[in-house]
Amino acid sequence: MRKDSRLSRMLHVLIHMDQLDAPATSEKIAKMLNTNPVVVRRTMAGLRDKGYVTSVKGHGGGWSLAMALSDITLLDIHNAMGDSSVFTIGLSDEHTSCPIEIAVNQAISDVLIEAEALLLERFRDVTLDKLAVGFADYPLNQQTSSGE
Amino acid sequence: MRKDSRLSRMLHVLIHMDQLDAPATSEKIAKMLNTNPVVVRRTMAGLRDKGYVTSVKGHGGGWSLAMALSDITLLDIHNAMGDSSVFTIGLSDEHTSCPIEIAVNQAISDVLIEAEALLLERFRDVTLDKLAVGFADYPLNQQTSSGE
DNA sequence: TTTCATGTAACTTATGATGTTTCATAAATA
DNA sequence: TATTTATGAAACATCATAAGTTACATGAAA
Ligand code: FES
Ligand code: FES
Repeated sequence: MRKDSRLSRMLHVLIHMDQLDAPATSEKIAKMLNTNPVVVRRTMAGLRDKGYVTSVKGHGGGWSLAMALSDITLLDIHNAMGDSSVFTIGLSDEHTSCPIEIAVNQAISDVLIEAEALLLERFRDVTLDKLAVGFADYPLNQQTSSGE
Repeated sequence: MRKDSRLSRMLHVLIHMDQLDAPATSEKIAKMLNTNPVVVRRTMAGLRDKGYVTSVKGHGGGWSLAMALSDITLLDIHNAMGDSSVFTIGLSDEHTSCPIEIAVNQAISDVLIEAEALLLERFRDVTLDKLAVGFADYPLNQQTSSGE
């Protein structure tokens, strides 16, 4: 089942951005993530809409952090990615009036809801500055010829 | 992100099977799930490998429960589906030596592991007979012309 | 006015689950 | 023994959708 690594990638980007004095362009970020500038814009747009980053057009433009890392949590970024459920597990809906299907789905759903609640609670407890401690001077976009 | 409803579907099937006296054919189950007999065989094969169901070829053959519903848990069936992680969230691996990526992935991973542990624990607490109580006489493969 | 950047829409590609076809194998039945 | 009915398994096709790409408009700085 396909994985969504946007959360991981965006956290990584945001923390590196905190160490820069100039805005990071979509192209620069795209190279860092080994992807495409338009994909970066699409994903960063969600963060901008929530106020975590700002974007500036034109010469010298690009993306900048809009607040301190200590004011942003994993949950904030997770939520900004939109995109509903964190689980690959879904419910059947072939016989929505069958009491067995209903009972089965209810049981699964109960567990998913509880597990997701725990996950979100933990995400809320982690601010991004906690992930950056001790690495203040590590370079953004450390490209290696070996492809790292 | 795509959902995997095999767990829900198989639980539904198993509980209905418990109410039958004869084996259920792949074709019958496929109709119930609005899918293809080969898909059913593929999924049921995982359950057979773990000993929860048996399959019999030829005339009068098909699939049967190999043990009581009270001896099977949601976790058992979940595990029999194989297929690793329950989360749509993945980790980045573009810069595996970057301490920030490492710290980010570690933080996410810690949370996922804890949430998954809770989920598996809850799945282990639910035996299938608990989901069937009170519905003993509900018919398998209740086909409706309206498509239900 | 040229260059550099984001914004956005439309389109293409890649991936993986799901579905399908086909044939081999095995068991009951006539 | 021949026929019917079932699973087993491999090979292939389809579908959904996330990711990637192209193209062009917009806006800001030099
Ligand atoms: S990106 Fe964190 S270092 Fe290359
Ligand atoms: S299947 Fe549970 S009833 Fe049609």
